[in-house]
Amino acid sequence: MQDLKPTSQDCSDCPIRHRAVCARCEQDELKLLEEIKYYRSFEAGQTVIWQGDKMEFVASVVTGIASLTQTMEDGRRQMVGLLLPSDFVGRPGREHAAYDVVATTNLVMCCFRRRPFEQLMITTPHIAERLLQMTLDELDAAREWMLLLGRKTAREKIASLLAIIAQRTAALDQAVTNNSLSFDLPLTREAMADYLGLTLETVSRQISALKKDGVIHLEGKRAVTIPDMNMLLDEAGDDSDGGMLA
Amino acid sequence: MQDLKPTSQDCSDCPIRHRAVCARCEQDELKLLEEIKYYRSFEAGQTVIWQGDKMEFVASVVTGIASLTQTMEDGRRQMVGLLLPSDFVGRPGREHAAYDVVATTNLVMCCFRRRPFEQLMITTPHIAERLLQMTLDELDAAREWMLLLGRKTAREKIASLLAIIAQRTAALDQAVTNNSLSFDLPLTREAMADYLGLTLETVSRQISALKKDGVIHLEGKRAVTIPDMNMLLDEAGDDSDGGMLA
DNA sequence: CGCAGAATTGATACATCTCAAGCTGGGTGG
DNA sequence: CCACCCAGCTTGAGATGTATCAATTCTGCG
Repeated sequence: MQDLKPTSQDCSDCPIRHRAVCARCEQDELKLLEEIKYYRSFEAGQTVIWQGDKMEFVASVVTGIASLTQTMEDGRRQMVGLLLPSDFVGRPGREHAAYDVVATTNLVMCCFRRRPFEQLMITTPHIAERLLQMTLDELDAAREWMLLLGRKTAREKIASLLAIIAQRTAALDQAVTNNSLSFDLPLTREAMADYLGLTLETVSRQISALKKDGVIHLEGKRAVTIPDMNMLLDEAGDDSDGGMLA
Repeated sequence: MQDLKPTSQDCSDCPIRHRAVCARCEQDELKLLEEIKYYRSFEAGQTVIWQGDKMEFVASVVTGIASLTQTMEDGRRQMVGLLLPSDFVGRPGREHAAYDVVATTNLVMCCFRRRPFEQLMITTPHIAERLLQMTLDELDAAREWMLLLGRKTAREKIASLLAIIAQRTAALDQAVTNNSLSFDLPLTREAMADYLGLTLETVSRQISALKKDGVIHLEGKRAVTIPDMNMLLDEAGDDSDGGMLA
């Protein structure tokens, strides 16, 4: 419920302009979206939406990272999505949220009131088209994750997660030097555990092991350097191409 | 590559007419689809498409069951989708198959040549709309499965799978008597293992255990009766509503 | 009949979880 | 400015669920 430093009201210089659900819209279509949009900010750790809540809006992540998690009655938790800038939150036509949405870092979202957005989807094919494409991509990512959850070892899971974060953040900010690359882990050990279907102790142990084996370097708890991306991908157990789908 | 007893050429008396990707189409739109469609049949065990194959078509499952599986270099396999009648196979805009598609029972598919289908999607919003809806449903199902793979015990996994098959088949053919219900398992123990991220031995043991505990009855290896659906759902660890999304 | 694929069952190994004890670093109040 | 504090993290020792390896037993079928 934190509030908002409206980053920019103007879609044309929005950082996710060309990747988000609005990516294919023309100027006049953006105008319509601007009329129903508003920004919201959240601090790391805040819950954006609770499972079962009424959904008043759908949204795009502008900056920061959010996570989608499911919880069982006895408290077991599984993260089912990691939302990076440009990713879409919410399902048109759905009244109630199916998952918890939590800000894992400070977060800015570009929200659209749900009803008007659903209306726009009908009159503006470019939005529905892009949403279909993004949903298909997410489905692929979810299936990739099913392989990880069902069949990979703890070490492979950690390596896979690091590889994905490395690649997705590298695609945004360019922190690539020679061919090693660095980034800050945006997740706590516990969040990583929830994502990977492990306990936080196992996550910690495997990170230590990868560090000892020289696959990664750590500066403090969060700053990661990957000296050799291929070595990391090897550890991840993916096909040589890194399993990239995008 | 088996061939075809074209079940029916006429969409209007197709068994999946109201649930498949064509569900929202009008008569004239169906006409356009009929021009680019053809049926193909496969025997249980046959591979419909290999991962990496060129995709010449997209398709709907008409009768039977197909599975989507991923395989790692060393042979570990994970099923990432179970395709029942009306489910859609293939991704518009994608050249090459991302997963193996295998007929787990005898199978009839209604195929559309990919290029013309992609064209139709642009001119016929009803198709794209329905496909978006179906893809969102699949994404929800995939996320439900992520919870299962990441956090459920072997026993819960088996119970969940049985519950899903029971509910989805009950939705098609009505084999409900009083409030117990019966069906034939369409999967081998190995296929179940691939779906659940277990070994086939563990699957076998847990099925035996559920049988011993009276949660299910078995007639031979494949015919299952569920005396009390609520008991099964309890064992599955889902929320009381059974986690139904459809 | 006898074979082959599928399933069950048993014994053991091992990866990961669980429980428990310390560590570490950044922020805060005395 | 220092000492303390606490969330986040690491490490250890032991328990446990599932995998692995191996031997039978089913079941349908040529």
